[in-house]
Amino acid sequence: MEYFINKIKNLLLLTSEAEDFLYSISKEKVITKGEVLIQQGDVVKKTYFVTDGCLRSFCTDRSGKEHTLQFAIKDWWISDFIAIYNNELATLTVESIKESKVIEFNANELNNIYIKHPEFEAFQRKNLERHMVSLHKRILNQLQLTAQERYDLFLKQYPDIEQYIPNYHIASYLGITQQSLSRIRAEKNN
Amino acid sequence: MEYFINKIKNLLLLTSEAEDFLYSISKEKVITKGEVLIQQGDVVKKTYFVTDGCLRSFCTDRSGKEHTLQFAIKDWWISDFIAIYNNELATLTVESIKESKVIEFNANELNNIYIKHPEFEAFQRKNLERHMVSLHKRILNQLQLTAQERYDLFLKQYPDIEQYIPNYHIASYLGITQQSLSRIRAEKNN
DNA sequence: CGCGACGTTGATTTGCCTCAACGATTGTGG
DNA sequence: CCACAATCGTTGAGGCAAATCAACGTCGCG
Repeated sequence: MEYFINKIKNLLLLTSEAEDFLYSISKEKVITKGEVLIQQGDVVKKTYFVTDGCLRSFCTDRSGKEHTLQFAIKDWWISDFIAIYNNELATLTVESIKESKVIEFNANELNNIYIKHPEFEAFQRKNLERHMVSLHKRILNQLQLTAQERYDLFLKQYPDIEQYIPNYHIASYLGITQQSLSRIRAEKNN
Repeated sequence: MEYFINKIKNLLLLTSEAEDFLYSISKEKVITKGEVLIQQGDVVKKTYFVTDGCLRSFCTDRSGKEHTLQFAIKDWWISDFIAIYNNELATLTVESIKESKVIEFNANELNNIYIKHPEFEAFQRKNLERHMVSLHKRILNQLQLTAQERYDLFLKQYPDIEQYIPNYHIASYLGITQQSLSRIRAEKNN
């Protein structure tokens, strides 16, 4: 939590009331591998800020295949933002891929922080800008790169993620099957 | 411009200084069909808010194929946000698809508004949240839907866009070729 | 040990791409 | 006002990348 507070303080002046408020709506948690934080179909009450480890959000389609929307490592937020924004039930599941540390926020109360402590806006805007830009890049990559190229880029973006993420999760992020990714990897080792 | 100012005023109290500032960094423009507002390779100095018509942003890959990142209709911002955020040259081109009305903002000065007039933060945060959610949906659709389903959804999202957007632009947004889209359309009319 | 999780490999199918040719429509200049 | 080119959409034939279906190897663990 200190880490999170310091991140904010690097960007703006945080009153002690705002800091207290942040503490009051959050809770540090250590998450074991495989733990599910948000379950598809449930009401989404929480948003998570990752301080260590790695989580992912994914949806499951009719045929049971999983599609990974996001891997969240240190400094990224994760939740089902679609559900929160539209006030719907979760279409995504959020689970941890390895033992992780997160700060759990009550999503509604986090939404109130802007009214109570407007100085917080700048912090979230910068997170949103960063997030938006990474999504734009992802879409462009998906449109113009081959599966092979997307995989190479993925390894650059998440240099040591391979060691603890199963390949089929990477495949589901890249939009290909586990088997295709395996063949791409085999290709490279020749 | 009044339309834009009123949109803001619906969300927050706008001081007359802030309003003056907005006027000082912006310019209303009528854009003819085909006009290019941002050219790939150039420095990105402007951001646009669309009040009427339709623009699109796209990148051109090595083989010359175009890939549409965004269609911007009324109430949406459009620019090369990747370039602005990373302080790079434009990788995108922004052009109008039909005669449109936009408000052109100096991107740097728009960035200063948060310091000079922090009340503006909430407005932009909401735009960013909306934008982020639509990008999340787009990625999920791309991962789990067939080309056919993506096209159906596109028509629902942009009900009358078909009338003035050439099909090959829609195809380049959906991630398929013009010919494939044509076959999908033929399929439906049987 | 035996089971489950994960990755690989092979055979076949399929959705989409590529290349190519051909209408239909629109706009423009002679 | 017509001829012509340009733009856009369609259709066909063939090929390829990735999906599917299926089997099998390996590792770690209860």
